[in-house]
Amino acid sequence: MATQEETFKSIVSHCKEYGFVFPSSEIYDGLAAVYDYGQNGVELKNNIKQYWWAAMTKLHENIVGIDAAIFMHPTTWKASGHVDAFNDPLIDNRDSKKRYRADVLIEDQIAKYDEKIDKEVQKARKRFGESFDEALYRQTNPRVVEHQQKRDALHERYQKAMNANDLDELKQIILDEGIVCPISGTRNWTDVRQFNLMFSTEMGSTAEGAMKIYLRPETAQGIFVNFLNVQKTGRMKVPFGIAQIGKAFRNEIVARQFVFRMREFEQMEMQFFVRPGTELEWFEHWKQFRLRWHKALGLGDEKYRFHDHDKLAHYANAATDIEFLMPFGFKEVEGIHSRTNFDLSQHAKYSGKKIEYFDPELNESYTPYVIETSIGVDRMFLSVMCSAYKEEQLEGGDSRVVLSLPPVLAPVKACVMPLVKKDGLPEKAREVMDLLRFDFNIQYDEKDSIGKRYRRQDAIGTPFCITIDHDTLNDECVTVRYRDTMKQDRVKISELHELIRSQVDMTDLLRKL
RNA sequence: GCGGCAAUAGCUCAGUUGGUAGAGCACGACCUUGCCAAGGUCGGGGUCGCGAGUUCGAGUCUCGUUUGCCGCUCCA
Repeated sequence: MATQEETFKSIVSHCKEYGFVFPSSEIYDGLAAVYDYGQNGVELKNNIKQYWWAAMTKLHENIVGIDAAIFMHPTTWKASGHVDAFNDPLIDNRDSKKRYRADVLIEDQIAKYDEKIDKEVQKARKRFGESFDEALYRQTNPRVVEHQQKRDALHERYQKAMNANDLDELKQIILDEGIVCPISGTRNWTDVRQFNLMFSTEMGSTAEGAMKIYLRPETAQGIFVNFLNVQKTGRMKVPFGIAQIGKAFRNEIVARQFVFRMREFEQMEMQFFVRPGTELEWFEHWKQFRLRWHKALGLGDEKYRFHDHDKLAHYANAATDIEFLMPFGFKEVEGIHSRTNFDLSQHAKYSGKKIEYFDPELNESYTPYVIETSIGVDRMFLSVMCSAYKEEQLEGGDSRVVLSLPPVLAPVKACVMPLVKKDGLPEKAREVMDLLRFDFNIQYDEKDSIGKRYRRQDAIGTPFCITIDHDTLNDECVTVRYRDTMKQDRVKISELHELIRSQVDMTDLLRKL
């Protein structure tokens, strides 16, 4: 039995071998954590996106889409908090090989002084009982005062260093305070280095006139800055949503696990604007809807779970992940966040524009609260591939690799093949193909034995194989062979279109939502 | 970014104490067979990740570098 790790490796090689995912710029040895989608991968990915877009916009008359640019005005990222939050000063301990955020180490040290002070205060309270005057004690006790002075001095020095972005000073603070690595217990530290998770580039062709701009680290801000545009031109009434699919970029320190964590990735995001005070109801609503969307694909209900966040981001008042069971454990595929009015307020503040909504029912203006659903297309792709990939043992000692993709997502819907490439069968096969090719993605294959051709289609997840034999020329019937069961049916050519449509059309899936 | 391991044909791998690359599968053409991957004949394809060094000579030794994998660190 293959281990999960081996299975995952097999999936990665399968993706490459069958044209789903290639390493980027492979002829130049590749580019770390960047991947290209191949001829089959792009079809699968497009189908995923189509399913999402239809479920969000077609099914909801109060959700519309946009497609914002990747480049945005630099102030966007100051307002959103990314310029600050995406910059981490990191330091390594040479002995334990552990990496820490330098600011966190120092903040922990500050907290330690507080702990010492609290301890002294508690001891004193025990000693003096009822008559204990804590405020006075804090001001006068020499030990407490000393701790407080050290604490305040450290805090001030730390703030100054952080504001000036003085990395050498941060290291010096760590050395001066004698901060040790919790693992190794040593003070053998590297220099502090700045890691910026946002990619930057220059806009403007001359060096002097160039402006530093960022590649967006999330698509959400393109929606927030367009809030008024869409609301006014679309005559949208709260509650309403704006959906977007697009690329985002993060300079991850470590990007790994294939397409799970990439430096360039694609997001499908929907920001839903609601009345303040109703956001938690809507949060719950979207949690349930988004989980239904995933489960409707039939990859297996037991492979999903919610993971509620204990520690919330600076903008959120509730957050959960939808996790999927990958070969390497339950992993986040989608995030659902209650972002409060943080983003719209910040953009109002930084732009100086009023970003509010006049609610005719309440007869008042407010800044809407936001529920965000944000799903990684590439992660979704990976979860589909991982659940579809199967190595099957067949009767007679044979084995096959089959991708049991949901038919609506399969890159190729059917393959038409003449049993032999003579006696007019190829010509008949082309005729059958022409009946289907305008509505479905169809392949044609006449090379090698029929069994081999079936296996090739299994490997890319084609749900139907249609074989033209000598009888077809007389009875206008073909053999339909099903991917998952390998069973065969004799079907009239005139009924093929409806047979395929009934399995690969998205309508039924959408109705279930 | 740190540490460990690895890098030979599209894929999986072989290559003996250093003497100028092989196999199977895959791929192409033709013949044959014809409903679940393995018939025959012929053929295309690699300078051994890249760069230096040692040597008369390096896929094989040394150093550097790149990329990948695993572990750590980070992850709205």
